[in-house]
Amino acid sequence: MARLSGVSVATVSRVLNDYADVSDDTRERVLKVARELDYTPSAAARTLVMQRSQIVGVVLHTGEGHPDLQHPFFQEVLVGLKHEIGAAGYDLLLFATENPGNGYSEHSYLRRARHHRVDGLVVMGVDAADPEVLKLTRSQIPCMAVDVDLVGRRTGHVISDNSGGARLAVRHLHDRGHRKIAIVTGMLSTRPGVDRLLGYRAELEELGVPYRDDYVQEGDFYYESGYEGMKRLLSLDDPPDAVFAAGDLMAAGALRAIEEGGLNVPDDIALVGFDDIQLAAVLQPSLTTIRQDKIGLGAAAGRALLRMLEDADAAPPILTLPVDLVIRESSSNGRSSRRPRKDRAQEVRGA
Amino acid sequence: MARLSGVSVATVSRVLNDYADVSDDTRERVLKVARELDYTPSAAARTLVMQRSQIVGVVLHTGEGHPDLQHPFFQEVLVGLKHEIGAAGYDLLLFATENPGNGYSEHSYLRRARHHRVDGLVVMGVDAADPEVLKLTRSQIPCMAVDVDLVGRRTGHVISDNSGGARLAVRHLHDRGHRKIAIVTGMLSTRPGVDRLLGYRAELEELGVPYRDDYVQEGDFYYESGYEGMKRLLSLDDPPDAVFAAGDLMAAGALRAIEEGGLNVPDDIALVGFDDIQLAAVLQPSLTTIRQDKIGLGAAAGRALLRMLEDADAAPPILTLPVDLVIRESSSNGRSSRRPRKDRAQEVRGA
DNA sequence: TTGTAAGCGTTATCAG
DNA sequence: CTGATAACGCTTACAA
Repeated sequence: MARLSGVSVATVSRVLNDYADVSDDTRERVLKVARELDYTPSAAARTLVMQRSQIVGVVLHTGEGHPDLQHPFFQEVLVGLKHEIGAAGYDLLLFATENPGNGYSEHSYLRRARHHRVDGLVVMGVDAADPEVLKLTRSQIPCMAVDVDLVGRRTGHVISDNSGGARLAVRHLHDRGHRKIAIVTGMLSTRPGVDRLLGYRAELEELGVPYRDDYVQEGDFYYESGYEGMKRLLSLDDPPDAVFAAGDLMAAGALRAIEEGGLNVPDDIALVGFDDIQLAAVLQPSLTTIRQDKIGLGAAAGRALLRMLEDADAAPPILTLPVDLVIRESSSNGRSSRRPRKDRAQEVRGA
Repeated sequence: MARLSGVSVATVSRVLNDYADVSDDTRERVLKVARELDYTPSAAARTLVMQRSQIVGVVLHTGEGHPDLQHPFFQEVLVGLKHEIGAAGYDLLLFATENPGNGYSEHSYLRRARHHRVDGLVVMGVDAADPEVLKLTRSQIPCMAVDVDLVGRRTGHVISDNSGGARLAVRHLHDRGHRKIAIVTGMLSTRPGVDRLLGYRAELEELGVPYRDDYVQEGDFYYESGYEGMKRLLSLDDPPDAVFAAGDLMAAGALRAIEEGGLNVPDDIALVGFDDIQLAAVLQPSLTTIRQDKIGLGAAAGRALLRMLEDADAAPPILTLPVDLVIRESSSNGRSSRRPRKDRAQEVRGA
């Protein structure tokens, strides 16, 4: 150990922790040896005595069914989070094992958190109704959820302005002259799913456009459900001339359904998505969508958590991040359409 | 502590670690109390005494320039890794902080690893030439790289069969009757970038198709470079009738360039990508591509690492995972094209 | 079968 | 300014 360099362990500790009461002389000496040995203190020992780990736990439920981590969303959230808390000297622990410590009992986020003595927690992709999640929100551990509306004495959350975004989308379509505006919703068991539907309804009402039950198709945020939902919309007696898909993946599915039906986007049916995943810009026609600031969500969660860590009395915040309307080709009334898609559509139908 | 339940700390330890020499009676008693207290042993204390942490470190370079984590690739690798090592009772530590312990000196992956006493390391998105990475491969810590060809006494890597995949792509285009096959390469500073180019050349040679310098456009794996590269190819006196883009994102860019040029995919120019990211299936026309088993890469890295952890003499493996050709619309000679794209293209050109 | 005690690498308290 | 020394919560000989 570095303490084999002339001084006591206590002094080494003092030097490495930048305490004032060390002579410049010894300080230099210790630092020199430390550098030569490429020495680093043991996080474990420190955690043990300090009762804090400088580690933030991350719960990222990766279910088998719809592997949530596969959703392009969380990746970016993680980047923002990592950047923010990394700058403050924290590392991220991604809970992976199902039986932390020794598996003498069932899976438990809370127990895992205590096992590693994480200072705080960020959770995403979990089901708000999961009893294990509830145990977490009732615990003492500072906790920030992303995209799930968890609350508790020490837990808050960050979420995008989903209903506001939906309203933006609907208003945009209305501005473009559309009046028959349908929606393919996300999973209605999730907060974003519900809020986007609510925003859709609220904006229709404000615009004085009558709400129609048959214009609401329930999806699950994934491609296939967008495709199916759109098929159903197309088979209506009075199909819509605009569709708000509550997720870009579903919008992509809807797009395919529309084109398979021999119709054209945006000329026959305008389309707006939600999220602005990479896909949106690259699709043809490129997708008008509501951009979520995914990195911002992660960063906000990180900042909020840091604040709670340094001030035990800080109230856990509930943050809503603004979203932006990103106008691309799928809603642009042929204005920026580079090719005469309308002609093609007519021709196809005539064939 | 659970030890306030009648027995000594040693006995508690014995019970929780499933030692044989404990009477059924006391074992029951201890377990009962542990469950009641929702007790979990301290990872820090254990790490300290055992000199192992049951933690695998993850180095995921998230540069500012091209935020690599943003590449849809690593997310899935992480899922595979997490699943594999989680099942073996390990958790993942995502290195985030730039100054672990106390920042008395520069950033160093190795030091961070020792700081947390991680049992092994998985690295991705790093530059193989980075001196810090070299320090890692020269160290004693078991290490598996993903998609970078690192080697060392205790470090190996997992990588897809990039050259084989490129050959598959070229052969497929050749089978379809194409002879003027161009390539937009990835970054030639990376192993996958180079190998895909090498595979392209090797297969051309084997097929007896002469290699042409002007059919090689250097890209960087991202959309824009695919677009630019394709523009250059289109401006050639004798443009290609097929293009292998060494990444799906670049293929998407190429697709846009082709359609902007009034040409049609696949009828005028066939297109094959690489990676099979989510985008590929959703693009219109959907993209023929070489599928990498991203989850498999993560899982293989995890398994290999676990083996190295349990057997200190195990040689660090160098694994090459097979890839698949996924045939979709972008190379299908109109066969499965759902719409008369050819007509449209002609019409546009005539306009 | 169980308890006692040493030691893992730190920080913090208290003398000197 | 610096050095002993007692925790921190565990595992593991060694005793009993």
